[in-house]
Amino acid sequence: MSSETTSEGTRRRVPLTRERVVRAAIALADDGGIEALSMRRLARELDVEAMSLYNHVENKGDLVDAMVDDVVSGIELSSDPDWEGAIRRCAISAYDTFLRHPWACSLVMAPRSLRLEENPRLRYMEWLLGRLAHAGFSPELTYRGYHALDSHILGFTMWHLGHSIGADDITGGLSPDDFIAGLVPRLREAGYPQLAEHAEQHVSAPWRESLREFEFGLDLILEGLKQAL
Amino acid sequence: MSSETTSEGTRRRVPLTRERVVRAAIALADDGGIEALSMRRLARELDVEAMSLYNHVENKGDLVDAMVDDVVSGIELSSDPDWEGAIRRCAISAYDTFLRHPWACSLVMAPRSLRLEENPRLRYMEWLLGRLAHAGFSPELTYRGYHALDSHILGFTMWHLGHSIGADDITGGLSPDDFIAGLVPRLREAGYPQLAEHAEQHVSAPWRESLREFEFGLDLILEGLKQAL
DNA sequence: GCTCCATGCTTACAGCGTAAGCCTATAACG
DNA sequence: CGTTATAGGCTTACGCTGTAAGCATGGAGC
Repeated sequence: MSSETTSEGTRRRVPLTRERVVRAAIALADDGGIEALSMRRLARELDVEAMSLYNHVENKGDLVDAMVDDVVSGIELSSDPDWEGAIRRCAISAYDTFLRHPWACSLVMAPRSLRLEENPRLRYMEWLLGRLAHAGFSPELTYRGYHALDSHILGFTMWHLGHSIGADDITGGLSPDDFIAGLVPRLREAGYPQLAEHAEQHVSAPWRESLREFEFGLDLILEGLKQAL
Repeated sequence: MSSETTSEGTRRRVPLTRERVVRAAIALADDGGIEALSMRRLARELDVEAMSLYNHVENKGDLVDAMVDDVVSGIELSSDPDWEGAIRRCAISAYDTFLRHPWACSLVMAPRSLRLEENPRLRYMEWLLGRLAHAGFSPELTYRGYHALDSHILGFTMWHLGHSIGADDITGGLSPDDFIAGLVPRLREAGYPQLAEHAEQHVSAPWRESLREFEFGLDLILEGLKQAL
């Protein structure tokens, strides 16, 4: 609640700021997905009218850009002299970050506006390219390596997010594991025996299995790069 | 144009069908992106009122599901006895398919509804799992291999789509190459020398370079799987 | 010829992003 | 202090969205 009533009945407002707006928008998107974010809903959350937001944000696109920047700026760009370890840490940090903000990954992959001014996404790209080039990779290998790494980081994360079923409107309130367990017999009788077994394996797989799969692919790329060096 | 005027001034309508609706929707999304698809716009395209579409489609979600099914059903599920070649062909076919329908990839990765009835996405999953299991992989390797392959196919494709700049509203009508070439000096003066060089390499890279990068990652996974077999 | 119903059309509602303009509390300044 | 400028709220309004509800009609089956 952003307003309070004083003894005289007047209101003392917590002033709206760009940062408050962006933070509230991120919170809204974190639980409810990006499609739950509307200017009117966000305004209601901040106890304000929709058009007031436009004093702090150019338009919705600008707001979303700011949200993405805030999330991406949390990705660790280590200065560890060991390039491989630094890149590994960065990749895992990005993976973790996007799992915490599932709406952000697709916006990073497919930005709807090109922004050349200082911003965390460009900083991240520059950092990764710089680490490769400075590690001694040729321009060609730097080019290929960057593509392989960035596509794996964002691609795998996006893939994992797409397959994770956190939304209650799908699971009907059940835990993901219970939900999948209930799916298995239905898949089998629908004529998808392989899929049914696969789903069964998902239930019995240890927690955070997916991080290991992320690292598996990551190390494959890093190993290939090291050999080429 | 779906209506014509006879000599008496009455109209002979080409009857609306689910297939016509879905095909028109795909065409609309193909040029203009999925956000250009609205029921009203689609109706206008078919020379009909928006609500008439609902005689052939339950709601917009149902329409989008049908669009995705149509696209995914075009992916080749080869019965080549050589499992590696078959999977390779399938992966490249999927990559090509999604490049032709850029809006479809993210919908396949992050479906907004769970559909257990017969549908092409499940058929594809079952096929891939079946090919691996039948090739002699253990349940564990089948599980891992499926994840590695599917995440690379969808993840890399999505990543590539996100970075491809076909939209005129970004390039301002320039060809992608000319646009990127114009970007290079701006990146350099904005303090991103590595990015500038990377962009330069993009311009001089041969056409369809990205397919080779897709295959590079794909073969890396297939090679790793073969060794584990 | 009569009935039924599939498939079209019309109207209406709530929600969306945001342009334009108004209102007021505070800051800046003579 | 009074005056004025401005920042940052609020209100109204427009054209867009998906779609619920109900009406109209043309052709099929009896």
